[in-house]
Amino acid sequence: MGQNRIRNMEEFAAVSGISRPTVSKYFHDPDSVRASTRERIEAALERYDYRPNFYAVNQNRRLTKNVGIVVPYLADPFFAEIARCIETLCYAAGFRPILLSSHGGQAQENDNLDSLRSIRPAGVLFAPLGRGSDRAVIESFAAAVPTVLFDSNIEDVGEAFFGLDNVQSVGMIVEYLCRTGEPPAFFEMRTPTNPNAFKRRRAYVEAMERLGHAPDLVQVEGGGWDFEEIGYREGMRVISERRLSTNTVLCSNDRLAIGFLAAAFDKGLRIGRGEGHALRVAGHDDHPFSRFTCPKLTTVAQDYASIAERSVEELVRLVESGESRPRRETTLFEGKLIMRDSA
Amino acid sequence: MGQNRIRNMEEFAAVSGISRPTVSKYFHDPDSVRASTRERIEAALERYDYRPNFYAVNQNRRLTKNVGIVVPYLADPFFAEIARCIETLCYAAGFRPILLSSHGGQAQENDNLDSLRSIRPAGVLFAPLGRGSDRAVIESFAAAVPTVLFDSNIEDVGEAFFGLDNVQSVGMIVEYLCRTGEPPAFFEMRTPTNPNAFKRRRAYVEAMERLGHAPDLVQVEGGGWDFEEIGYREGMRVISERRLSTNTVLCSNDRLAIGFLAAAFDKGLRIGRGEGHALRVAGHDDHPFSRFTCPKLTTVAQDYASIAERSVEELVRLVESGESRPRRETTLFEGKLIMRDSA
DNA sequence: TCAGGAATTTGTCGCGCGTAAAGTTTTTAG
DNA sequence: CTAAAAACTTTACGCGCGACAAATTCCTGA
Repeated sequence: MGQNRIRNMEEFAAVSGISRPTVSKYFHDPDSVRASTRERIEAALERYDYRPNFYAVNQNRRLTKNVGIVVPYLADPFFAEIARCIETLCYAAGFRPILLSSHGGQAQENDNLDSLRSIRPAGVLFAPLGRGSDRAVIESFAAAVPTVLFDSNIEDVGEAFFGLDNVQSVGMIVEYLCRTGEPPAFFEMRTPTNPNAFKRRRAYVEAMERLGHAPDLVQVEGGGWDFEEIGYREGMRVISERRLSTNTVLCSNDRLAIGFLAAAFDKGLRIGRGEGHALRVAGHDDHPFSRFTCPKLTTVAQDYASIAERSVEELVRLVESGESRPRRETTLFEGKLIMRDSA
Repeated sequence: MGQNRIRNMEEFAAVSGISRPTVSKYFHDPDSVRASTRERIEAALERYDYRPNFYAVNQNRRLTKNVGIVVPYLADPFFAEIARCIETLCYAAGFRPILLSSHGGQAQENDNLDSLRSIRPAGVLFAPLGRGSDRAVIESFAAAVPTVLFDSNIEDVGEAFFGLDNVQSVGMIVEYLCRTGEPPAFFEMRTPTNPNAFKRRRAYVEAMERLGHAPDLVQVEGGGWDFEEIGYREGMRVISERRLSTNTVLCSNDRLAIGFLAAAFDKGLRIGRGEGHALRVAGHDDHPFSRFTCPKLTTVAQDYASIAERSVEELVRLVESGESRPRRETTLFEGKLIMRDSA
């Protein structure tokens, strides 16, 4: 049999009885060749498992079919989940996703962009570290590569942004908490590392003032991305030192809340609403694990699927039209209140 | 100034006053050129930020500097964490890691290997789906690309395997549970999707028999990778239907345990050891979140760091020596009992 | 100071494919 | 049935770099 391996497109074109340029055209877009030609190529493809050399292809293409996906911290299930959605969508759209995590550090984020640039991707879906990002680097990157930001916005960078409307979402849960009990204190890191923290802090303050309450920021120490650990350790401290002037705590994100819940449990505080409960605790993000805390965490759900979908859609449009938007578009999705048992 | 962009190595060699082949040699290994030459190149490098074209480099190199990392499900924090370790180590060893998740499916796993093959990586670190893998595909892949398996072993495939000694780890926690209270039932999925489940089931049965107890397998329904959900839903059912003939439950992995804990909480069962507790629950893996369950989960810790380190070490050795091992090596790491509050 | 080896330069080829132009065949429309 | 359009083939070039051989320059040590 013709079990002699095919070495390159030349040889494959020979055994399929089609010229090399046409075969090349086929691999670029199977629908661009006549049906009869397509069939002959695909017949050959079954007999000899040939695939164009990845490097040779991309060296010469004006534009590759690669898209980069950069998230700030992949070991955070929130980002893992949204990355999974985006990856799948890119794949379905005919692109090859390349997933990179910044591991929570600016150096790695810059490295990631650098790596991506040398790969000449068709476009990039980018969730920056936010406060921890190097704006100059990102700006210069976005100027060279079609970039769509998600999750964390950096003003005027990239072609578009898709993310949560923190003002709406935080406002909503603050309102809910005020309506159903004591106004919440806001539990957060003093110098937060996660992207949306400042927006949420501001949204909390505004919402409280609008409702006629004095904001109560409980700002704890700690850095890095071990939010549960910080929530637990500082939660223990806050409870011990009786720093809470209210029985309701809104955490800046679910991971802090998970840690705080663990601390409350250790301190023997019953969490929940209604009779016999000492404390209400709410979070933010609808983290994949917040359905399994004890008690289940009341929180605000981000619409993962929509954010992923619209981001990819926009990038694909951008890449395929070849032109950038006339005006940068910012799309904010509303959060959804997820009432569970903790508040 | 010479702000005119450098287009290729030729031009860069010109502005740095060094010949192109020597520049090429420098990029391949900076220490392979004379110090004075290195300095001149690096001086030029600061003035003109040139980088060799990724695709052109890899097209011609016998061996690329890319290594693939494939995990079964990246949205599982366990794999996210170990992937993070491995990524960092590869990076430090001078390789470019390419992280791929199989998203829990065989088709995606095969696709991933296919993608990797077309990238001609120097080597691959691969945690297969296990039972869900397509052995033929993986075998043929490992025959073509230096492959080190981790987490989940497939007999006789790849150059080496690094993972947990399930017999030891499960034996240890079974022994601990028996010594300190009633012998445990084993809570697991009837047809598990996660890789090490069968080994753990067998290890449990063996340990129980060795200790003179009748094994008690609580096998619940459910598929996919939503282990917490399954643990919760089936935990509710098991508790409601009083299917437990003991007050001690060992879960096949921490994620199931997290779900089970949530169910027990909902049912008003106090989890923990000693007076006033209705049930002891233990897990397995020391999942990143098991420190923050209520109560904190007693479990067996896998030595993430060592598994990652040794796997990468072995792959680097393999790649740099250019030869495959005379004999496939299987290295099992001992689990460590992590005593917390749940059992 | 000089030999000899190491480092470098020069020149040249090849990798596998994209791409373009010009000529040929096939298909489609009138 | 014919002419135009579409698809294909042939031919040829270029991408940016790795790899190699031969010639040259540099550095080391006695």
